[in-house]
Amino acid sequence: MSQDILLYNSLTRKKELFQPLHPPFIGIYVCGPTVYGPPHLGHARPYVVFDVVIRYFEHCGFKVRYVRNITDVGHLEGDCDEGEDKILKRARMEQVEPMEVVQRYTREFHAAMDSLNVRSPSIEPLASGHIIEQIEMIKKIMSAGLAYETNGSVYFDVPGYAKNHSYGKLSGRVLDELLTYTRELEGKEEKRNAVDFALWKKADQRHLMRWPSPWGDGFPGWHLECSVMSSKYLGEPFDIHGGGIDLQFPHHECEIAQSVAASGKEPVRCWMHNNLITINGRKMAKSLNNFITIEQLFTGTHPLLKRSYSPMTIRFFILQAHYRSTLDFSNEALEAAEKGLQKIMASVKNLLLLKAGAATSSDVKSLRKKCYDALNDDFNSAVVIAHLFEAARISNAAYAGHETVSAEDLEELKSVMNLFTFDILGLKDENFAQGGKSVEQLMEIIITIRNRARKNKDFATSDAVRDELKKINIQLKDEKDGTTRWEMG
RNA sequence: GGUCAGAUGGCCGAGUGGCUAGGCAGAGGUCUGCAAAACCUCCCACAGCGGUUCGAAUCCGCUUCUGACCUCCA
Repeated sequence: MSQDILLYNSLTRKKELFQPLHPPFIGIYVCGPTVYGPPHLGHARPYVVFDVVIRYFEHCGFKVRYVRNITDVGHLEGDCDEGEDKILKRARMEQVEPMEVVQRYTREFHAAMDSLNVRSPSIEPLASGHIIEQIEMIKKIMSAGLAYETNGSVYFDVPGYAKNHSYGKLSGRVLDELLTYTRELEGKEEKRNAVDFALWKKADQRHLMRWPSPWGDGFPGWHLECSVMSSKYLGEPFDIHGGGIDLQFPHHECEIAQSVAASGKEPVRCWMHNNLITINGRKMAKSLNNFITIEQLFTGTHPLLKRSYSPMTIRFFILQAHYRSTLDFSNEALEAAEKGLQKIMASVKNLLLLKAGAATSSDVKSLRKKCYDALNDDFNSAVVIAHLFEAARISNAAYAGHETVSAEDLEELKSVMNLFTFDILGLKDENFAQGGKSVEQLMEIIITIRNRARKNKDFATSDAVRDELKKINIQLKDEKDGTTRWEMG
């Protein structure tokens, strides 16, 4: 199933035909979370987006190696010597070991990803497990003459690198402007230039997360782990590097510089950056303290939440926007997503009950191609969903008797719905999952009794049954033919 | 201050030169004992001002506003 996929490359600022370096294999690296706090809505976006990217690549027949790291070494809070390791800070706050913080939030992150139906990456490397490789990379950069040591810390020489290479090409920075406007921070005396960045930081005596190195005890710099782990598992260069747009500078720019300095090779063919989730017009971020955790969304326990929202509502909400647009959080938007998702799920069930007619009265045949076209155009999941709504409309209209669908087209409709809704967009029917066999049998009994009451015009009883069930999230639907269907949710 | 993105109907959100995006909300109708759901119909927007063009939400210029990045961040 080969497709011509256009991908927007941040490096060239245009859409390019995606061609893997070594077909049918694809190597993709996505920046993972720093595990120093509970995962929030902002984290959900890149991982949901890239989950769909990978599902689609695999559907198209590619063999994907997907690497997504866990940052667990703790980077400095500020760009200065007095900066405190953020994992360490959290650990002190909670009176626990740093490793405990790391493991707890890693587990929370995994649980959140599972609930959102985000599949695990092929490899999930830890920064702390690659200290030796990071030290080796620093040595290479030093022998290339592009890093220097000061007081047990090692810094990357950005102006030196920029003499022969383009520093800023990914993010559109101009070095001279950076040199003029980069904020002056305390502790800069160790650096030759404000734009230089740390490859290795000396650990002071209180610092618990520390490793021995040729320059003394310390810990690796902020950008190094991604360069090291991506090249280790995917080679150099590899196909796609993804992450949030807020990482484009300086993080990804520095990754390029490090790799080029160490190996002389351009590390990445295509850079993909997802845009951010905003709340009241501002980006949702830990640093702005305006985030809603994924757990809070599921339970509705946050002052800004009117109620709880299910995991698939969150996933659908994210996929209803194109990944390069900002996506604004609001209760109204989430409620709309929930309704829309329910509509699609209900139509999938209708499809199973639908009887084929002689001919098809709507355009079913073009749906599949339209969905492929949308995905091939830089993963436009929003447009795919619009087409799924059209499929839902046809399905429901046929169920209501307003349209007919031939046997062949009915199979096509089912196939398209299943493929794009479940396999590629990775949505799940949450309601269906809740009812077991015995629940179905119980419902059958309840419905039979209620219908007996309705037959006797005992509507007080029949309505009471329906209302009570509604309270525990079970919806009864009386059909024209006298049967009653039920749904959870 | 610099760089880069945006500004789409009540809300969310696609769309880069001509053809209905879509969803949610709202109005009317069909169906129903009543509901819910569903279906049908309606609501036809593109920040402002110029320009290019037979034709612009879409291209160009200016203005206003917003955001991201320039410090950790998905």
